[in-house]
Amino acid sequence: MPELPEVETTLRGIQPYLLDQRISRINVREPRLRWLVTPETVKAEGQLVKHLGRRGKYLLLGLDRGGLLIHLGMSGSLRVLEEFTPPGKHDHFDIELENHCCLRFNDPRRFGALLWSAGSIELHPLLRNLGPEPLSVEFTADYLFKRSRKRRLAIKNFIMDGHIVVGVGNIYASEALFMAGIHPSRQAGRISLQRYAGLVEAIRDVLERAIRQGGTTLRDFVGSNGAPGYFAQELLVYDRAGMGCFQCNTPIKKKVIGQRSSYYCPVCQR
DNA sequence: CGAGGGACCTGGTTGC
DNA sequence: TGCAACCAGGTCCCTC
Repeated sequence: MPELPEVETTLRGIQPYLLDQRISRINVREPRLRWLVTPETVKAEGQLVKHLGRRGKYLLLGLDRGGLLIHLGMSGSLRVLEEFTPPGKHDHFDIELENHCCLRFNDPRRFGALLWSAGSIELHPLLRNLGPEPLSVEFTADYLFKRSRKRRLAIKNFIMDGHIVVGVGNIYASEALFMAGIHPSRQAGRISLQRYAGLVEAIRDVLERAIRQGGTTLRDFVGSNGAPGYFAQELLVYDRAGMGCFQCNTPIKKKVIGQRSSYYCPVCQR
């Protein structure tokens, strides 16, 4: 579920309940996530949440001293509970606040993460070598063009590499490449500056639209209903194998690239 | 250095 | 109906 738009929507949803609130307790029921949740995490208890942010698909909680980093992995989600609710299956940890709200993390596949950082959370080693945010001014055609020279890997793998640009997941990689008319298997180093300009625009556009959508379908982070889904997307190629291309009606193809399913129109994308 | 593949997990769907 | 195989929105890390 969580691609960048969903993480951004999660951030906006939980922010009002956490900002400037004090953490009373962190209750870890299942520490075996992507990385073991260490006992050090209790150091966050008693601290004020001074800042919330996002870097790629990582959620950042800046505290008085140190901070917490949360990743939703493939199947994670967060929601805010305003009153006591018994934990269900895969509810791996709670961040309880003095305002009696509780941020609850659910993740069936346990690819998510909760990491403590003694220093400033923005300086966490996992964030150090990440590429620019796709919605920032640093993400330009020039940048992609320069980074891609001599690179022979498929463009789809290139834009999904977080060291190149963060937050472009499997769904939106397919979507953006369709919008830009670029075949997902094309070598990154064999794409012109001009075509990269179209790709940058497509990535921005699809992510911005999805954030707007996420804002409507993921609005409710509070309450017992929880578990928001975001399926109201209008996807142009993703998961549409065999169905007609919206531009030329040719059947959409599915191909595994870099061990991930990729969808494209063999006519519109070159 | 770049490229490729395995690893970490559970659960839903598909096919025999 | 039962069960195995396969697939799923991420990304780190090891090997070649």
